[in-house]
Formats: sequence, structure tokens, C-alpha cells
Amino acid sequence: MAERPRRRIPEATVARLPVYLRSLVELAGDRVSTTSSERLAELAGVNAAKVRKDLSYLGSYGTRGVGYDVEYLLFQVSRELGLTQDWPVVIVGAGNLGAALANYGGFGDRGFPVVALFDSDPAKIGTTIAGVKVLDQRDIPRVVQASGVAIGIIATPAPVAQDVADLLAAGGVRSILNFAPAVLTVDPSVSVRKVDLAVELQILSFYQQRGPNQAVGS
Amino acid sequence: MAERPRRRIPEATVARLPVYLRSLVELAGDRVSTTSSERLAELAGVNAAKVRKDLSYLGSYGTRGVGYDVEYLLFQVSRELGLTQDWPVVIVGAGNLGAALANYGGFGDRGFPVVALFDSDPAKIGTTIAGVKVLDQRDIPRVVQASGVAIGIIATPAPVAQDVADLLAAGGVRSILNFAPAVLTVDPSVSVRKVDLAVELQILSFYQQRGPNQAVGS
DNA sequence: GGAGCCTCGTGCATCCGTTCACAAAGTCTA
DNA sequence: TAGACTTTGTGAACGGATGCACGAGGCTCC
Repeated sequence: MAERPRRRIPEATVARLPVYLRSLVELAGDRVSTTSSERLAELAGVNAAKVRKDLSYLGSYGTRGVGYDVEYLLFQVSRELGLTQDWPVVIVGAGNLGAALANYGGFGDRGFPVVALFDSDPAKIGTTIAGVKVLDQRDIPRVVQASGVAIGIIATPAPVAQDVADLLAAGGVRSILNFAPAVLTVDPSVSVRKVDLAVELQILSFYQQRGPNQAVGS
Repeated sequence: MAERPRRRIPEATVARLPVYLRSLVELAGDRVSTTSSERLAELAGVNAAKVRKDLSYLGSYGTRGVGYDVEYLLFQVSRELGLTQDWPVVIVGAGNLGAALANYGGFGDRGFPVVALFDSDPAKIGTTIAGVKVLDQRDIPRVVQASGVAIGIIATPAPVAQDVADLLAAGGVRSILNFAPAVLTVDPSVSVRKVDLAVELQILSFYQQRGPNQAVGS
């Protein structure tokens, strides 16, 4: 057997792996031991051919005539996504959104423990939100470096987002999840993903205005 | 002149129009009256050819040798996105996320007034969050229909997301923004967009584990 | 052991989106 | 008015993603 297929996995496939993962967790919770690409497709909201092609990039983990072993596939997808280890995160911006994210327990449980919150407001610095201390924004590089934080979440107003991104990068963060409505410029070695509320609503507005088209998106 | 070009606008272009819109608002705020595709591309974080092709789907609004009139283009993009009118929204789920969304003023200002919050918890029903009354989830169809709500935002736990989506659809909502980590099944006439925190973090985890690739995405 | 059935894995055609490169069309200067 | 310069709008080539359709491989039952 080849030790590791090492095929390059298309970006579109990577984006779907977490959805398959969730479907597999659900199946495992229902004590299902084996599943088909058809069933997985149904749970993930895609078509079966796509499921098979996506999974084939990870290796040949199915059995023809039978399907996929849920537990085994679960492990393989987790490993491929790098979820066999924890990735500590920090949240910058302790406003409404930052606080909601910190309170949303789903992170720590799933391998993304929140190790610190940052803000620039002296009134907030020193308080505790969801069991996490709020620190001074200026300490980002030091804390991030000291704690080996891999992922930074930006939940600040747009005007300071770029400065925050620079601070995170200075501390050695290699991935940023940006909630601020601003385009970030970072070193190509840093991965950035953007979540923008206003943009999503405006896209819906477009299709609302038009006829009954459908728009499904990430 | 053709009354309306009425070309079909590609999905990828629609997703970028809000970003151009924001860039144009920024330029207008700086009292810039004319801009080039080059400059717009820089602000939006894409390349200039893409800007020109995207804008060309709306019509021929630029002037060769000069560029685009900021105010005029701003209006055209707004109109194309259906932002010349307000789209009332409701938020379902008055937990951390729902409350944060309601408190985040950016909605109402930008043409998406929050007309109601819904929850199933009797302890929350009747309270007021960010000036909006929390109503009983079971009243969704009635309230939505009565207020002509176009867009529903789902900020509930995953297990009830599908039920909520059905209630929204029953009330005549034609667009749904789904924050719950669940795949929704709805009539094709309803547009659904999904924002999933865990998925975003897991995608970052993948690239984190791999070499220094970059992943930019919405 | 063989026939029939099931489901994966994948080659191939197609579609959508991106990018290049250039003609068209306008401005500005002399 | 002519000629140089600027920037748009778009045809065409390219690349990535999708979906079909089918061969390969494995199971079950007689």
C-alpha cells in the first residue's frame, strides 16, 4: 500500500469535508456502522457522485458493494482536516460578536479552545467573559507567540481589522477568520477566511428581487 | 439604448457585488468622484479584469480613458442588488448569537430592519432585546406574513433549524440565512445561504496542517 | 462455484469562472 | 485636427469543478 496518497485536494473538496464530518458524527451517534455515498450525500446536501469523488482524494476507504465504515471514515476525515490535535484560538474584539463567539461553547468542545480575548477598550480589559480574561490588544503578538496560538478570529470594527491582522501575523498566527467587513492584506503564508453578514444579506436581497432562483452557498 | 441589459448575472459575480458596493461607499466617503477598475480592484481585493467583467454584466457604466463615476456606479450596484428598498428581517433564536445579531446595529442602517425576534424559551418570550420584542416561535408564520418579512435569519441550535425553516417558509419568507450547523431542505423557490463557524475553522485547520498554502474565501 | 446484485472509484464530457490581451472609445495637448 | 495616452469592454484560451455513466470489485444465495 502507498503510505499516503498525497494527492492534492481541490479547494472545493476541502470546503465540503467538514460537512461530511458532521454527517458522519451524526451517523455514529445513531449507532450506524456502515453507510453509502448515497446516504452521506443526502445528509450533506450534495449528490452522491460528488461524495465519492471527494472521498477518493483521501484514499480508497470504501468497500464496493458495501459502502463506508462510519467510524473508520470519521477518523480519516478528521485526520485529513488536522482535527486530531487541538488548535488554540484567540478572539480579538470583545463586543457583541466577540462575546457571543466566546460564549458559544461549540469551539472548545471541538478542538478550538479559546485561550484569550483581546480588546482596546480599557473598560473591558481585565474583565472575564465566558471564563476567559480580556487582555490588552497591544499584547497580541506576545501572548499569541507565548501560547502557540494558530488561529486568530477578528471580531472588531472594520477600521482596525487590518491593524489587528498585522498584530496577529506578528505573533506568528497562520490562519485568520475575519468577521470584520474589510479586505485584509496579509503575507501569502497566512490563510484568511471571511464571514460577512452584510454581504450575505445583500446576496439574498439580489435573489429576492429576482425571480424564484435559488442560491445555496457557504 | 437598451432599456435593461437583462443579462443573466453569474453567481460568482453576484457574490462580489456587495464588496464593490462597500468599496464604492468608502470612495464616496472620501469625496472621490471618479475611479478606475484598477483602484476598485485594489479596494475589493480582486484583480482589475474581474472588476471590469463583473461590472459589464450590469451594463456599460464606465467611460473609456476615464473610469467609473463613483456616485453613479454606487447607485447602479445598489439597484441591481435590490437595496433601493428595505427588506425587513426576523431573527429566530434569542441565544448568544441571536442577541448579538440583534444588537449589531449594522442591519437596520443598511436596509435590513429587524422587526422581530423569536424563541421557544418561555423565560425569553416577552422580553426585549435591542429594542425588539421576543415573540413565541410558534407565531412565526403569522407574524412573518403580517409584516411582509422577506428574510429570515436562523440562529437556533441545529436540531430545530429544519422546523424553523419550515415555519419561515410557511409564512412566505423567500430567503433564509442559516447560522445553524444543519443542512436545510426547502422549496427551490426559497434561497438559502449558510454561515457555519465550525466549518470555517475546520477549513483553516486543514490549511494550517498543510504547508503554507493560502485559502481566501467567503 | 457461479450468477446476480450492489456500491465504490474514476474517465470523460460539460459547464462555469478566471485571466489575458487587445480593439474600441474616450481625453488631453499642441 | 492629429497624435499620444488612458482605461473600458469583451472575445478567446485556460483551468477547475461537476455530474454522468460505467467498469471494477466485493457480497450473498443457491
